[in-house]
Amino acid sequence: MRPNDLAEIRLLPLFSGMQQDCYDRLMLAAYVQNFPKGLTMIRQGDPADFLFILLEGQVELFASWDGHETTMAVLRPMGTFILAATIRDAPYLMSARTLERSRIMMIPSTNLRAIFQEDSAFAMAIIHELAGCYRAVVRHTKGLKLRTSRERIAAYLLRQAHLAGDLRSYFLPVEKRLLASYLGMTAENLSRALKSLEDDGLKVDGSRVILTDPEKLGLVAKLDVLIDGG
Amino acid sequence: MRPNDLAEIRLLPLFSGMQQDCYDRLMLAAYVQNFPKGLTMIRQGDPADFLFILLEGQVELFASWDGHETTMAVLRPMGTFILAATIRDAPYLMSARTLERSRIMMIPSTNLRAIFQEDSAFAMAIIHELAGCYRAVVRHTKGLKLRTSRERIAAYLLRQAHLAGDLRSYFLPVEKRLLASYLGMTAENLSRALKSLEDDGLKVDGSRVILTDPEKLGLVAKLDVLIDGG
DNA sequence: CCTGACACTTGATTTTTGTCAAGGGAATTG
DNA sequence: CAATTCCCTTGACAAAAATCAAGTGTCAGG
Repeated sequence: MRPNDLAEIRLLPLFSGMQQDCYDRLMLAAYVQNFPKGLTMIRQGDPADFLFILLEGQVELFASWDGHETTMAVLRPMGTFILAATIRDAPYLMSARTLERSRIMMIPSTNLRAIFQEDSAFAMAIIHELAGCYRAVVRHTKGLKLRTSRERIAAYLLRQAHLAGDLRSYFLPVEKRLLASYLGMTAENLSRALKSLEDDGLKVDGSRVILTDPEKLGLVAKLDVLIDGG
Repeated sequence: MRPNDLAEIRLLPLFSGMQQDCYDRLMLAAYVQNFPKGLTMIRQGDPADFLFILLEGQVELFASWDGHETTMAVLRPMGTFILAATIRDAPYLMSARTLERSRIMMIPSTNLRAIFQEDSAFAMAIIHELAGCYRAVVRHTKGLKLRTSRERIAAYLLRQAHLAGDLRSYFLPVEKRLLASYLGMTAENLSRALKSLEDDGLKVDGSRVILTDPEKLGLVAKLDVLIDGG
Protein backbone atom coordinates (compact mmCIF):
# COMPACT_ATOMS: atom_id res chain seq x y z
CA MET A 1 0.00 0.00 0.00
CA ARG A 2 1.33 3.41 -0.90
CA PRO A 3 1.80 5.94 1.88
CA ASN A 4 -0.61 8.54 0.49
CA ASP A 5 -3.30 5.96 -0.30
CA LEU A 6 -4.32 6.00 3.32
CA ALA A 7 -4.55 9.75 3.38
CA GLU A 8 -6.68 9.87 0.25
CA ILE A 9 -9.03 7.14 1.37
CA ARG A 10 -9.40 8.88 4.68
CA LEU A 11 -10.97 11.78 2.83
CA LEU A 12 -13.67 9.71 1.17
CA PRO A 13 -17.12 10.57 2.50
CA LEU A 14 -17.45 7.02 3.72
CA PHE A 15 -14.44 7.25 6.03
CA SER A 16 -13.87 10.93 6.73
CA GLY A 17 -15.94 11.01 9.91
CA MET A 18 -14.51 7.88 11.48
CA GLN A 19 -12.69 7.73 14.78
CA GLN A 20 -8.99 7.40 14.15
CA ASP A 21 -8.53 4.10 15.94
CA CYS A 22 -11.46 2.48 14.12
CA TYR A 23 -10.08 3.70 10.84
CA ASP A 24 -6.66 2.37 11.67
CA ARG A 25 -7.98 -1.04 12.59
CA LEU A 26 -10.07 -1.20 9.43
CA MET A 27 -7.08 -0.34 7.28
CA LEU A 28 -4.87 -2.81 9.10
CA ALA A 29 -7.01 -5.61 7.74
CA ALA A 30 -7.13 -4.11 4.26
CA TYR A 31 -4.75 -4.56 1.41
CA VAL A 32 -4.21 -3.12 -2.03
CA GLN A 33 -3.87 -5.10 -5.19
CA ASN A 34 -3.14 -4.33 -8.82
CA PHE A 35 -5.31 -5.95 -11.43
CA PRO A 36 -4.50 -6.10 -15.13
CA LYS A 37 -6.99 -4.95 -17.74
CA GLY A 38 -9.89 -7.26 -18.46
CA LEU A 39 -9.72 -9.28 -15.27
CA THR A 40 -12.93 -10.39 -13.61
CA MET A 41 -12.24 -10.06 -9.92
CA ILE A 42 -15.79 -10.56 -8.67
CA ARG A 43 -18.26 -13.14 -9.91
CA GLN A 44 -21.96 -12.81 -9.18
CA GLY A 45 -23.13 -15.47 -6.76
CA ASP A 46 -19.86 -15.58 -4.84
CA PRO A 47 -19.95 -14.77 -1.12
CA ALA A 48 -19.22 -11.12 -0.43
CA ASP A 49 -15.97 -11.43 1.45
CA PHE A 50 -14.65 -7.98 0.67
CA LEU A 51 -15.61 -4.40 0.19
CA PHE A 52 -13.76 -2.96 -2.80
CA ILE A 53 -12.44 0.55 -3.22
CA LEU A 54 -11.27 1.66 -6.61
CA LEU A 55 -8.12 3.76 -6.21
CA GLU A 56 -7.00 3.95 -9.82
CA GLY A 57 -8.32 2.65 -13.10
CA GLN A 58 -11.79 1.79 -14.27
CA VAL A 59 -14.16 -1.01 -13.32
CA GLU A 60 -17.32 -2.40 -14.92
CA LEU A 61 -20.13 -3.91 -12.89
CA PHE A 62 -22.11 -6.36 -14.97
CA ALA A 63 -24.69 -9.08 -14.60
CA SER A 64 -25.16 -12.36 -16.44
CA TRP A 65 -28.04 -14.70 -16.98
CA ASP A 66 -28.60 -17.53 -19.39
CA GLY A 67 -25.55 -16.71 -21.43
CA HIS A 68 -26.37 -13.02 -21.71
CA GLU A 69 -24.48 -10.17 -20.12
CA THR A 70 -25.41 -6.59 -19.37
CA THR A 71 -23.45 -3.67 -17.99
CA MET A 72 -24.93 -2.30 -14.79
CA ALA A 73 -22.44 0.47 -14.03
CA VAL A 74 -19.00 1.83 -14.82
CA LEU A 75 -16.92 3.07 -11.91
CA ARG A 76 -14.05 5.50 -11.60
CA PRO A 77 -11.82 6.49 -8.68
CA MET A 78 -12.29 7.08 -5.88
CA GLY A 79 -15.28 5.00 -5.02
CA THR A 80 -16.47 1.90 -3.26
CA PHE A 81 -18.46 -0.89 -4.79
CA ILE A 82 -20.68 -3.76 -3.74
CA LEU A 83 -21.24 -2.29 -0.32
CA ALA A 84 -24.72 -3.77 0.00
CA ALA A 85 -23.69 -7.40 -0.46
CA THR A 86 -20.91 -6.86 2.06
CA ILE A 87 -23.32 -5.55 4.64
CA ARG A 88 -25.94 -8.24 4.23
CA ASP A 89 -23.30 -10.95 4.07
CA ALA A 90 -25.07 -12.14 0.94
CA PRO A 91 -23.83 -13.27 -2.46
CA TYR A 92 -22.80 -10.62 -4.95
CA LEU A 93 -25.61 -9.77 -7.38
CA MET A 94 -23.18 -8.42 -9.93
CA SER A 95 -19.80 -9.33 -11.31
CA ALA A 96 -16.96 -6.86 -11.66
CA ARG A 97 -14.06 -6.63 -14.06
CA THR A 98 -11.38 -4.10 -14.80
CA LEU A 99 -11.70 -2.08 -17.98
CA GLU A 100 -8.10 -1.00 -17.62
CA ARG A 101 -5.24 -1.75 -15.29
CA SER A 102 -6.55 -0.84 -11.85
CA ARG A 103 -5.41 -0.44 -8.29
CA ILE A 104 -7.98 -1.65 -5.84
CA MET A 105 -8.22 -1.83 -2.08
CA MET A 106 -9.98 -4.76 -0.48
CA ILE A 107 -11.41 -4.64 3.03
CA PRO A 108 -12.60 -7.91 4.58
CA SER A 109 -16.36 -7.80 5.15
CA THR A 110 -16.11 -9.19 8.66
CA ASN A 111 -13.89 -6.32 9.75
CA LEU A 112 -16.18 -3.84 8.09
CA ARG A 113 -19.25 -5.19 9.81
CA ALA A 114 -17.52 -5.32 13.16
CA ILE A 115 -16.26 -1.76 12.98
CA PHE A 116 -19.38 0.02 11.81
CA GLN A 117 -21.10 -1.29 14.89
CA GLU A 118 -18.58 0.51 17.04
CA ASP A 119 -18.22 3.75 15.13
CA SER A 120 -21.51 5.54 14.73
CA ALA A 121 -20.10 8.19 12.41
CA PHE A 122 -19.04 5.38 10.11
CA ALA A 123 -22.52 3.88 10.35
CA MET A 124 -24.05 7.23 9.39
CA ALA A 125 -21.75 7.49 6.39
CA ILE A 126 -22.73 3.99 5.27
CA ILE A 127 -26.40 4.87 5.57
CA HIS A 128 -25.85 7.94 3.44
CA GLU A 129 -23.83 6.05 0.86
CA LEU A 130 -26.33 3.19 0.59
CA ALA A 131 -29.24 5.57 0.22
CA GLY A 132 -27.34 7.26 -2.59
CA CYS A 133 -26.64 3.94 -4.34
CA TYR A 134 -30.27 2.98 -4.05
CA ARG A 135 -31.40 6.21 -5.61
CA ALA A 136 -28.88 5.85 -8.41
CA VAL A 137 -30.26 2.44 -9.41
CA VAL A 138 -33.82 3.70 -9.19
CA ARG A 139 -32.97 6.58 -11.51
CA HIS A 140 -31.29 4.26 -13.97
CA THR A 141 -34.28 1.91 -13.93
CA LYS A 142 -36.66 4.81 -14.49
CA GLY A 143 -34.68 5.77 -17.57
CA LEU A 144 -34.78 2.24 -18.91
CA LYS A 145 -38.51 1.90 -18.44
CA LEU A 146 -39.69 5.36 -19.40
CA ARG A 147 -37.41 6.39 -22.23
CA THR A 148 -36.80 5.04 -25.70
CA SER A 149 -33.31 4.17 -26.92
CA ARG A 150 -32.83 7.49 -28.65
CA GLU A 151 -33.93 9.38 -25.58
CA ARG A 152 -31.60 7.42 -23.32
CA ILE A 153 -28.68 8.07 -25.63
CA ALA A 154 -29.41 11.78 -25.94
CA ALA A 155 -29.77 12.08 -22.17
CA TYR A 156 -26.55 10.19 -21.52
CA LEU A 157 -24.55 12.29 -23.96
CA LEU A 158 -25.88 15.58 -22.65
CA ARG A 159 -25.21 14.45 -19.11
CA GLN A 160 -21.63 13.55 -19.97
CA ALA A 161 -21.16 16.94 -21.61
CA HIS A 162 -22.31 18.55 -18.41
CA LEU A 163 -20.00 16.42 -16.27
CA ALA A 164 -17.11 17.31 -18.56
CA GLY A 165 -17.76 20.96 -17.78
CA ASP A 166 -20.57 21.87 -20.17
CA LEU A 167 -18.37 21.34 -23.17
CA ARG A 168 -19.79 21.19 -26.65
CA SER A 169 -17.29 18.53 -27.58
CA TYR A 170 -15.71 15.71 -25.60
CA PHE A 171 -14.64 12.08 -25.85
CA LEU A 172 -16.73 9.13 -24.80
CA PRO A 173 -15.45 7.77 -21.50
CA VAL A 174 -16.27 4.17 -22.47
CA GLU A 175 -16.40 1.97 -25.54
CA LYS A 176 -19.59 2.11 -27.54
CA ARG A 177 -20.43 -1.54 -27.06
CA LEU A 178 -20.23 -1.03 -23.33
CA LEU A 179 -22.32 2.09 -23.53
CA ALA A 180 -24.92 0.22 -25.56
CA SER A 181 -25.11 -2.50 -22.95
CA TYR A 182 -25.35 0.02 -20.13
CA LEU A 183 -28.17 1.80 -21.91
CA GLY A 184 -29.99 -1.48 -22.52
CA MET A 185 -29.59 -1.93 -26.27
CA THR A 186 -27.36 -3.68 -28.79
CA ALA A 187 -24.25 -2.10 -30.27
CA GLU A 188 -25.89 -2.05 -33.70
CA ASN A 189 -28.88 -0.24 -32.35
CA LEU A 190 -26.66 2.36 -30.68
CA SER A 191 -24.72 2.86 -33.89
CA ARG A 192 -27.84 3.50 -35.91
CA ALA A 193 -29.45 5.67 -33.27
CA LEU A 194 -26.35 7.88 -33.10
CA LYS A 195 -26.58 8.40 -36.81
CA SER A 196 -30.25 9.25 -36.61
CA LEU A 197 -29.48 11.81 -33.92
CA GLU A 198 -27.50 13.82 -36.45
CA ASP A 199 -30.84 15.40 -37.31
CA ASP A 200 -31.16 16.46 -33.69
CA GLY A 201 -27.98 18.39 -33.08
CA LEU A 202 -25.49 15.61 -32.50
CA LYS A 203 -22.37 14.52 -34.33
CA VAL A 204 -20.27 11.55 -33.33
CA ASP A 205 -16.95 10.80 -34.97
CA GLY A 206 -15.29 7.75 -33.48
CA SER A 207 -15.28 8.43 -29.77
CA ARG A 208 -15.52 12.19 -30.23
CA VAL A 209 -18.92 13.64 -29.41
CA ILE A 210 -19.90 17.02 -30.77
CA LEU A 211 -23.05 18.76 -29.69
CA THR A 212 -23.80 20.84 -32.75
CA ASP A 213 -27.09 21.95 -31.27
CA PRO A 214 -27.41 21.13 -27.56
CA GLU A 215 -30.84 22.71 -27.28
CA LYS A 216 -32.27 20.59 -30.03
CA LEU A 217 -30.74 17.49 -28.49
CA GLY A 218 -32.26 18.56 -25.22
CA LEU A 219 -35.69 18.41 -26.81
CA VAL A 220 -35.06 14.73 -27.50
CA ALA A 221 -33.50 13.93 -24.12
CA LYS A 222 -35.94 15.90 -21.96
CA LEU A 223 -33.49 15.81 -19.06
CA ASP A 224 -35.02 15.37 -15.64
CA VAL A 225 -33.20 15.63 -12.33
CA LEU A 226 -35.25 12.72 -11.04
CA ILE A 227 -33.69 10.48 -13.69
CA ASP A 228 -30.45 12.09 -14.74
CA GLY A 229 -29.37 13.48 -11.41
CA GLY A 230 -28.56 17.03 -10.39
CA MET B 1 -53.65 5.38 16.17
CA ARG B 2 -54.90 2.02 17.32
CA PRO B 3 -53.50 0.55 20.51
CA ASN B 4 -52.03 -2.55 18.92
CA ASP B 5 -50.50 -0.63 16.02
CA LEU B 6 -47.64 0.40 18.21
CA ALA B 7 -47.03 -3.16 19.31
CA GLU B 8 -47.02 -4.45 15.74
CA ILE B 9 -44.75 -1.76 14.42
CA ARG B 10 -42.40 -2.39 17.29
CA LEU B 11 -41.88 -5.88 15.91
CA LEU B 12 -40.82 -4.71 12.45
CA PRO B 13 -37.14 -5.44 11.78
CA LEU B 14 -36.54 -1.73 11.42
CA PHE B 15 -37.70 -0.92 14.94
CA SER B 16 -37.40 -4.11 16.97
CA GLY B 17 -33.90 -3.40 18.26
CA MET B 18 -34.50 0.20 19.27
CA GLN B 19 -34.14 1.56 22.73
CA GLN B 20 -37.55 2.04 24.27
CA ASP B 21 -37.29 5.77 24.83
CA CYS B 22 -36.08 6.43 21.30
CA TYR B 23 -38.91 4.36 19.95
CA ASP B 24 -41.40 6.23 22.09
CA ARG B 25 -40.14 9.61 20.99
CA LEU B 26 -40.22 8.56 17.35
CA MET B 27 -43.79 7.37 17.66
CA LEU B 28 -44.84 10.48 19.51
CA ALA B 29 -44.15 12.49 16.38
CA ALA B 30 -45.84 9.96 14.13
CA TYR B 31 -49.45 9.71 13.16
CA VAL B 32 -51.67 7.30 11.31
CA GLN B 33 -53.94 8.20 8.46
CA ASN B 34 -56.50 6.40 6.34
CA PHE B 35 -56.36 6.89 2.61
CA PRO B 36 -59.12 5.96 0.19
CA LYS B 37 -58.43 3.81 -2.83
CA GLY B 38 -56.69 5.46 -5.75
CA LEU B 39 -55.26 8.40 -3.87
CA THR B 40 -51.80 9.67 -4.77
CA MET B 41 -50.24 10.59 -1.45
CA ILE B 42 -46.68 11.09 -2.69
CA ARG B 43 -45.63 12.90 -5.82
CA GLN B 44 -42.15 12.46 -7.25
CA GLY B 45 -40.09 15.60 -6.89
CA ASP B 46 -41.72 16.62 -3.63
CA PRO B 47 -39.48 17.03 -0.58
CA ALA B 48 -39.32 13.87 1.52
CA ASP B 49 -40.94 15.10 4.68
CA PHE B 50 -42.12 11.72 5.92
CA LEU B 51 -41.21 8.09 6.15
CA PHE B 52 -44.26 5.98 5.36
CA ILE B 53 -45.22 2.67 6.90
CA LEU B 54 -47.97 0.66 5.31
CA LEU B 55 -50.09 -0.88 8.05
CA GLU B 56 -53.03 -2.10 6.00
CA GLY B 57 -53.94 -2.04 2.34
CA GLN B 58 -51.86 -1.94 -0.79
CA VAL B 59 -49.66 0.75 -2.31
CA GLU B 60 -48.12 1.27 -5.72
CA LEU B 61 -44.83 3.05 -6.24
CA PHE B 62 -44.64 4.51 -9.71
CA ALA B 63 -42.58 6.93 -11.75
CA SER B 64 -43.57 9.40 -14.45
CA TRP B 65 -41.74 11.17 -17.22
CA ASP B 66 -42.92 13.03 -20.29
CA GLY B 67 -46.50 11.93 -19.83
CA HIS B 68 -45.63 8.26 -19.36
CA GLU B 69 -46.00 6.24 -16.18
CA THR B 70 -44.45 3.01 -15.01
CA THR B 71 -44.97 0.88 -11.94
CA MET B 72 -41.81 0.46 -9.90
CA ALA B 73 -43.15 -1.69 -7.04
CA VAL B 74 -46.27 -2.87 -5.28
CA LEU B 75 -46.20 -2.90 -1.50
CA ARG B 76 -48.10 -4.83 1.13
CA PRO B 77 -48.16 -4.60 4.95
CA MET B 78 -46.14 -4.35 6.98
CA GLY B 79 -43.44 -2.38 5.33
CA THR B 80 -41.80 0.99 5.01
CA PHE B 81 -41.32 2.95 1.84
CA ILE B 82 -39.18 5.77 0.47
CA LEU B 83 -36.66 5.40 3.25
CA ALA B 84 -33.77 6.53 1.06
CA ALA B 85 -35.27 9.91 0.15
CA THR B 86 -36.08 10.49 3.81
CA ILE B 87 -32.52 9.84 4.84
CA ARG B 88 -30.88 11.98 2.18
CA ASP B 89 -33.40 14.74 2.68
CA ALA B 90 -33.84 14.67 -1.07
CA PRO B 91 -36.89 14.81 -3.32
CA TYR B 92 -38.86 11.62 -3.81
CA LEU B 93 -37.82 9.77 -6.98
CA MET B 94 -41.13 7.94 -7.12
CA SER B 95 -44.78 8.71 -6.57
CA ALA B 96 -47.04 6.55 -4.45
CA ARG B 97 -50.75 5.87 -4.57
CA THR B 98 -53.09 3.50 -2.82
CA LEU B 99 -54.42 0.54 -4.78
CA GLU B 100 -57.05 -0.03 -2.12
CA ARG B 101 -58.17 1.70 1.04
CA SER B 102 -55.04 1.82 3.20
CA ARG B 103 -53.95 2.66 6.70
CA ILE B 104 -50.57 4.35 6.72
CA MET B 105 -48.28 5.68 9.40
CA MET B 106 -46.26 8.78 8.71
CA ILE B 107 -43.09 9.63 10.60
CA PRO B 108 -41.57 13.08 10.08
CA SER B 109 -38.17 12.80 8.44
CA THR B 110 -36.53 15.25 10.81
CA ASN B 111 -37.43 13.11 13.80
CA LEU B 112 -36.23 10.01 12.04
CA ARG B 113 -32.88 11.55 11.17
CA ALA B 114 -32.43 12.88 14.68
CA ILE B 115 -33.19 9.61 16.37
CA PHE B 116 -31.12 7.25 14.28
CA GLN B 117 -28.10 9.29 15.26
CA GLU B 118 -28.79 8.50 18.90
CA ASP B 119 -29.83 4.89 18.66
CA SER B 120 -27.17 2.74 17.05
CA ALA B 121 -29.37 -0.36 16.90
CA PHE B 122 -31.82 1.69 14.85
CA ALA B 123 -28.98 2.83 12.61
CA MET B 124 -27.94 -0.79 12.08
CA ALA B 125 -31.48 -1.74 11.17
CA ILE B 126 -31.67 1.09 8.65
CA ILE B 127 -28.40 -0.01 7.08
CA HIS B 128 -29.74 -3.51 6.76
CA GLU B 129 -33.04 -2.35 5.31
CA LEU B 130 -31.43 0.00 2.80
CA ALA B 131 -29.01 -2.67 1.63
CA GLY B 132 -32.01 -4.94 1.09
CA CYS B 133 -33.90 -2.30 -0.89
CA TYR B 134 -30.85 -1.66 -3.03
CA ARG B 135 -30.47 -5.33 -3.82
CA ALA B 136 -34.16 -5.61 -4.66
CA VAL B 137 -33.94 -2.87 -7.29
CA VAL B 138 -30.77 -4.33 -8.73
CA ARG B 139 -32.48 -7.70 -9.11
CA HIS B 140 -35.48 -6.11 -10.77
CA THR B 141 -33.26 -4.20 -13.17
CA LYS B 142 -31.32 -7.34 -14.02
CA GLY B 143 -34.58 -9.03 -14.94
CA LEU B 144 -35.60 -6.11 -17.14
CA LYS B 145 -32.31 -6.02 -19.01
CA LEU B 146 -31.54 -9.70 -19.31
CA ARG B 147 -34.90 -11.35 -19.86
CA THR B 148 -37.48 -11.09 -22.60
CA SER B 149 -41.12 -10.29 -21.84
CA ARG B 150 -42.16 -13.94 -21.85
CA GLU B 151 -39.33 -14.87 -19.52
CA ARG B 152 -40.17 -12.08 -17.11
CA ILE B 153 -43.80 -13.13 -17.03
CA ALA B 154 -42.98 -16.80 -16.50
CA ALA B 155 -40.54 -15.95 -13.74
CA TYR B 156 -43.01 -13.64 -12.03
CA LEU B 157 -45.82 -16.19 -12.10
CA LEU B 158 -43.64 -19.02 -10.80
CA ARG B 159 -42.31 -16.77 -8.08
CA GLN B 160 -45.85 -15.83 -7.00
CA ALA B 161 -46.81 -19.51 -6.94
CA HIS B 162 -43.89 -20.12 -4.63
CA LEU B 163 -44.80 -17.21 -2.37
CA ALA B 164 -48.37 -18.48 -2.21
CA GLY B 165 -47.02 -21.75 -0.82
CA ASP B 166 -45.97 -23.63 -3.94
CA LEU B 167 -49.53 -23.85 -5.16
CA ARG B 168 -50.35 -24.97 -8.67
CA SER B 169 -53.18 -22.49 -8.80
CA TYR B 170 -53.65 -19.05 -7.31
CA PHE B 171 -55.03 -15.61 -8.02
CA LEU B 172 -53.02 -12.70 -9.32
CA PRO B 173 -52.35 -10.23 -6.51
CA VAL B 174 -52.59 -7.23 -8.84
CA GLU B 175 -54.45 -6.14 -11.93
CA LYS B 176 -52.93 -7.20 -15.22
CA ARG B 177 -52.37 -3.70 -16.49
CA LEU B 178 -50.38 -2.98 -13.35
CA LEU B 179 -48.44 -6.20 -13.70
CA ALA B 180 -47.65 -5.34 -17.31
CA SER B 181 -46.30 -1.96 -16.28
CA TYR B 182 -44.26 -3.46 -13.46
CA LEU B 183 -42.74 -6.00 -15.85
CA GLY B 184 -41.95 -3.28 -18.38
CA MET B 185 -44.44 -3.97 -21.16
CA THR B 186 -47.86 -2.88 -22.38
CA ALA B 187 -51.08 -4.54 -21.26
CA GLU B 188 -51.66 -5.81 -24.79
CA ASN B 189 -48.27 -7.39 -24.88
CA LEU B 190 -48.89 -9.13 -21.56
CA SER B 191 -52.22 -10.40 -22.75
CA ARG B 192 -50.73 -11.94 -25.87
CA ALA B 193 -47.72 -13.33 -24.07
CA LEU B 194 -49.92 -15.05 -21.50
CA LYS B 195 -51.78 -16.74 -24.30
CA SER B 196 -48.58 -17.84 -25.96
CA LEU B 197 -47.42 -19.34 -22.66
CA GLU B 198 -50.27 -21.84 -22.84
CA ASP B 199 -47.87 -23.96 -24.88
CA ASP B 200 -45.45 -23.85 -21.97
CA GLY B 201 -47.50 -25.17 -19.10
CA LEU B 202 -49.52 -22.10 -18.13
CA LYS B 203 -53.20 -21.34 -18.09
CA VAL B 204 -54.69 -18.00 -17.07
CA ASP B 205 -58.39 -17.47 -16.68
CA GLY B 206 -59.23 -13.96 -15.59
CA SER B 207 -57.08 -13.45 -12.54
CA ARG B 208 -56.76 -17.16 -11.82
CA VAL B 209 -53.36 -18.63 -12.67
CA ILE B 210 -52.99 -22.35 -13.21
CA LEU B 211 -49.60 -23.95 -13.61
CA THR B 212 -50.52 -26.96 -15.71
CA ASP B 213 -46.86 -27.87 -16.09
CA PRO B 214 -44.60 -25.94 -13.69
CA GLU B 215 -41.47 -27.71 -14.90
CA LYS B 216 -42.07 -26.69 -18.47
CA LEU B 217 -42.76 -23.14 -17.42
CA GLY B 218 -39.56 -23.29 -15.42
CA LEU B 219 -37.66 -23.95 -18.63
CA VAL B 220 -38.94 -20.64 -19.96
CA ALA B 221 -38.39 -18.68 -16.74
CA LYS B 222 -34.99 -20.10 -15.84
CA LEU B 223 -35.36 -18.85 -12.27
CA ASP B 224 -32.24 -17.50 -10.65
CA VAL B 225 -31.83 -16.53 -7.00
CA LEU B 226 -29.73 -13.57 -8.09
CA ILE B 227 -32.74 -12.15 -9.95
CA ASP B 228 -35.83 -13.69 -8.42
CA GLY B 229 -34.69 -13.84 -4.82
CA GLY B 230 -34.44 -16.79 -2.47
C1' DC C 1 5.68 -5.70 -41.64
C1' DC C 2 2.37 -9.02 -41.28
C1' DT C 3 -1.30 -11.01 -38.67
C1' DG C 4 -5.03 -11.69 -35.79
C1' DA C 5 -8.19 -9.92 -32.66
C1' DC C 6 -11.53 -6.75 -31.86
C1' DA C 7 -14.52 -2.62 -32.18
C1' DC C 8 -17.47 -0.52 -35.04
C1' DT C 9 -20.53 0.09 -38.96
C1' DT C 10 -23.83 -1.15 -42.43
C1' DG C 11 -27.31 -3.75 -44.85
C1' DA C 12 -30.90 -7.16 -44.97
C1' DT C 13 -34.11 -9.53 -42.43
C1' DT C 14 -36.81 -11.23 -38.62
C1' DT C 15 -38.65 -10.77 -34.25
C1' DT C 16 -40.49 -8.28 -30.80
C1' DT C 17 -43.00 -4.72 -29.07
C1' DG C 18 -45.95 -0.71 -29.19
C1' DT C 19 -50.00 1.81 -31.07
C1' DC C 20 -54.62 2.42 -32.49
C1' DA C 21 -59.23 0.93 -32.66
C1' DA C 22 -63.04 -1.84 -31.39
C1' DG C 23 -65.74 -4.81 -28.60
C1' DG C 24 -66.94 -7.99 -24.58
C1' DG C 25 -67.80 -8.43 -19.95
C1' DA C 26 -67.60 -7.56 -15.06
C1' DA C 27 -68.26 -4.36 -11.49
C1' DT C 28 -69.85 0.01 -9.80
C1' DT C 29 -73.09 3.77 -9.61
C1' DG C 30 -77.10 6.41 -10.02
C1' DC D 1 -82.32 -2.16 -13.08
C1' DA D 2 -80.11 0.54 -16.41
C1' DA D 3 -76.08 3.05 -17.39
C1' DT D 4 -71.51 3.72 -17.20
C1' DT D 5 -66.96 2.95 -16.30
C1' DC D 6 -63.07 0.31 -16.53
C1' DC D 7 -60.37 -3.81 -17.37
C1' DC D 8 -59.17 -6.94 -20.56
C1' DT D 9 -58.78 -8.97 -25.04
C1' DT D 10 -58.25 -9.10 -29.97
C1' DG D 11 -57.08 -7.66 -34.62
C1' DA D 12 -54.62 -4.85 -37.82
C1' DC D 13 -50.90 -2.16 -38.36
C1' DA D 14 -46.57 0.49 -37.43
C1' DA D 15 -42.46 1.17 -35.07
C1' DA D 16 -38.57 -0.33 -32.65
C1' DA D 17 -35.17 -3.41 -31.75
C1' DA D 18 -32.63 -7.75 -32.23
C1' DT D 19 -30.29 -10.89 -35.17
C1' DC D 20 -27.34 -12.41 -38.81
C1' DA D 21 -23.80 -11.54 -41.92
C1' DA D 22 -20.30 -9.02 -44.05
C1' DG D 23 -16.93 -5.63 -44.38
C1' DT D 24 -13.84 -1.77 -42.62
C1' DG D 25 -10.56 0.05 -39.77
C1' DT D 26 -7.53 0.11 -35.72
C1' DC D 27 -4.31 -1.69 -32.75
C1' DA D 28 -1.24 -4.94 -30.27
C1' DG D 29 1.82 -8.70 -30.72
C1' DG D 30 4.70 -11.78 -33.22
